[in-house]
Amino acid sequence: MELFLTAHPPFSLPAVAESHGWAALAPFAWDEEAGVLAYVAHLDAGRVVEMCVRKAPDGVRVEVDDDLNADEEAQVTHQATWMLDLDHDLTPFYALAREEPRLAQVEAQAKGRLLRSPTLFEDTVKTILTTNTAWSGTIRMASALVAQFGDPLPGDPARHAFPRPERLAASDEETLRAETRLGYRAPYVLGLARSVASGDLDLEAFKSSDLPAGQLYKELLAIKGVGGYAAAHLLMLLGRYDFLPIDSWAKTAVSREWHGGEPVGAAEVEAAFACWGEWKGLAFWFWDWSPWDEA
DNA sequence: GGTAGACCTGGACGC
DNA sequence: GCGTCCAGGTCTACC
Repeated sequence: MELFLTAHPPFSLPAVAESHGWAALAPFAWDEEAGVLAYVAHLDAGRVVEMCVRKAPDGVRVEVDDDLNADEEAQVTHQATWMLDLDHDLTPFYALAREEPRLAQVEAQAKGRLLRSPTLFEDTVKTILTTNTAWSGTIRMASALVAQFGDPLPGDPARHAFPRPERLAASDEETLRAETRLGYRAPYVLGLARSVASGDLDLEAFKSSDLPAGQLYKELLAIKGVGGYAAAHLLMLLGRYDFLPIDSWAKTAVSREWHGGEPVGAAEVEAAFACWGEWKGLAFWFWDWSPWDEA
């Protein structure tokens, strides 16, 4: 079956899919040439389906590989809307971006939305998998987690959904390390899964929280394995841009842009984007660093 | 509050 | 093919 979902303009499916690396992490698959974003999704009743998202005149067309009842249709609509951030109005950010040459193209290119997973649990696990490793390692670990612990897609059992917290919680550190090569991250992912599965940690409530960004940041930092970079990245996925995800690349980029290549720390990265206030995360993320690529 | 060292893996490199 | 070194954030212990 198929659903048509409208997006707050401007909207570009490729801009969302390529907003950061998430589309390369299982169970996402992004076919750039065909313009199709696929995702193997869990529905509440435990059913696993594949969504294929394509552009449509006012938003997207979502194809699901099977019939859905009314409740499941609502779930797919809700998941796709969240994942693609369809409802987000970025008008205030675009108004500021027009005044900055390095951000002048974001509105025309409909940049600003960040692709996210249906659950904050999945995004938190994936964010932990981005830390202290190369991107190839993140892809490998996410693929292994999905393949080893995710429920299979009925029509194509070689593909799997992202593991549910309960499934990971029932595992143990030794198995996780052996089967997914998470290394020292295994106890972090296991602890997170157990906290969520037991109900001790309601990560999904963060999506609609009215708490100030600073308080949410502190709560994310309380998760073992989530430090300053990861918490800021997760806040960005929650639509809060008050903190910068400062990693080694960010320091290098700011060093080249404003400090003549001299080594800089987190303070210099913060200072470079402080003037963007509540939009600093987006300004940093979509800043046009391309002049340095050509150098 | 700031800092040093450990954590773990895969890739690059030299032999 | 093997061994060594390095990069990448976070945690813990210590000052």
